[in-house]
Amino acid sequence: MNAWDDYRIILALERSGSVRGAAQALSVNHATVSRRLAALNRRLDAAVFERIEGRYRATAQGKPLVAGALRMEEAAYAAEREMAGLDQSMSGRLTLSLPDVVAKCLLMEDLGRFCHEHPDIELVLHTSHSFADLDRREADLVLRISNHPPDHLVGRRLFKYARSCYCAPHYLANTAFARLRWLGWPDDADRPEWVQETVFPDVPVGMRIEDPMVRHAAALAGHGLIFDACFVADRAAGLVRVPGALPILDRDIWVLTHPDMKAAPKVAVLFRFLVEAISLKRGLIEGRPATA
Amino acid sequence: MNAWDDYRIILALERSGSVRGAAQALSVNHATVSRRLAALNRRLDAAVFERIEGRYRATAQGKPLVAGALRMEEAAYAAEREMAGLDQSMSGRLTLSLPDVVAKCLLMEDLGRFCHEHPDIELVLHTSHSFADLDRREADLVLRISNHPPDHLVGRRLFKYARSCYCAPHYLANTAFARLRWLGWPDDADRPEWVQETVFPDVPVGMRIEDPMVRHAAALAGHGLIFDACFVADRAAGLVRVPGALPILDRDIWVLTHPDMKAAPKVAVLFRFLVEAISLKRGLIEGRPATA
DNA sequence: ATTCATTGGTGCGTACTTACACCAATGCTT
DNA sequence: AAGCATTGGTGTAAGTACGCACCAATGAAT
Repeated sequence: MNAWDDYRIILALERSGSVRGAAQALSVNHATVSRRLAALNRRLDAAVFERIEGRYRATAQGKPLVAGALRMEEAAYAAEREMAGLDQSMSGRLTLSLPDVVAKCLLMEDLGRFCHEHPDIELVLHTSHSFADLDRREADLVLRISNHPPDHLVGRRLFKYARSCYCAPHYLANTAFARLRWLGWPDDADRPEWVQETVFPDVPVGMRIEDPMVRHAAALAGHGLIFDACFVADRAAGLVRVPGALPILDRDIWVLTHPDMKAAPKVAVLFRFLVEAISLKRGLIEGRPATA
Repeated sequence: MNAWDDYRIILALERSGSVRGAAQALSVNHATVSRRLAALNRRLDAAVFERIEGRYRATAQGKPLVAGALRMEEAAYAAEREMAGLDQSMSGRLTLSLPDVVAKCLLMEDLGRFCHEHPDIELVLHTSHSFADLDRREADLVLRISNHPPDHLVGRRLFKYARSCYCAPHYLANTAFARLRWLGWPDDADRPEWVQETVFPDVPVGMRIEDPMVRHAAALAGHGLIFDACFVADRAAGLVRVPGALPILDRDIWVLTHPDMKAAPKVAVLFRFLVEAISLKRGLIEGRPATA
């Protein structure tokens, strides 16, 4: 009876190359994968995988099973997507994938209001750093910041968001020009490209911090200049824009969903909500003074 | 973990329209199907099936799942076929589907010899009346008697098999012409088409018997004329060909396999064996006297 | 060379799923 | 209209599969 689930094990083994990795992907114990693979080999009277250089690889006979499992997975994901797209209810789970900074510093109040307006919808925020895969139903909608048009997703490109140069209020006055430093990213060069576009193209990178929030905190503590999103820094107490620094329009803001799910009322209502909420904050996002 | 197996339940429910029918198709208890369907609905937070006029039908939301399950099934069958086609061994299970009469009266000794020559091959004879579906791996090879070319199977058309008119030795001498009767099929008319081609086109059908072996026994018992395969009746003690009755060539004999499995040595060797064994009996099958 | 981490396999107790009942409800046949 | 067959649902006991251990083996890092 558990014949088709074996294909999931085959797929997980092929992808991870180890019994323990496959078990993790399937959220089961590695003993389960080990035993079920053994049972599968016994049932098929042939080895599906062989261990080569410490890695599980499909045998010649196993390869068709892997290919079949891939097609089954595709069919299963498509089926679940299409089913979700036909859901006419305004209740249940609804997942939005978006950059954590956007969630925290730009849309937190709006998302709270959305939950209040739709109390039966269980909104789930997915703020993993990697983009959610809507094909695999990791999310119903994504708010993506990118200059590349999305593969096959549908939705709207809104406008570009702006970044500019910020620092703690007295950092510039208290620091000799030669000791000025940028707060950069771990893989930045001494004078990366983005520095060239700022008002301090000759200041080198000092501390390199991956996490945006930590980089932000470092700037607050007066440890350097930060090139940060205006919607974050302009509203942050304890940071001022460097005099003369203009907002630099960077990547586009996209609100996207999968074509299969566009028609679902739940998805559509959050889509419109996000577009409106973001559009209302266009001035802030593009780094224009709120008084203008 | 048993996520993909639910698609098997969906498919079985869609096809049979009842919980008990689906359970039978899956070889499980109907309570299992009932509970797993309930669990699935709970997990998806939506009904996949609804009962309309006493029959389970997929709901609007369920239809994509059924479509997905169909594609998954197709992928699973294709994967297993391709894997079986790569099997290089000369051992293990090998299934041949063929008409029971052919197995019993024509190839029984040959098939026994095949098993003797290949002791590690577990030959399985599949003599269901309906054609085995090679796509679904119900058999590795089929011996089919038909005038229609096979859909997408590959193999060889050999030659037509012959039928002629037989009866018990003294049936004709002991029966008045007006009381002669054909032994026919249940759905035969009084004077069906096939009677017209015989030497007794004006003799009506008497007893109507579905099973070929039983019809054969009825002829042996002197209950009528029988229009039977020459390879059956010519070798049967107790039946004689009606004087003047010629063999009538009927449908073609095909030996077929699935393209995916043609290359497997096990399949190829049985294929060649069958072609040779049948060809050696061409005279018998075409109803020509053995002395010619 | 030694230590350490990671791998896959196996015994064991538990928890879950299943089959076997029996049940009420519905539809078909007589 | 009444009897019968078939349907889907549920309680219970048995069987199976699972997770948690612990194990030896292998490879990586110091």
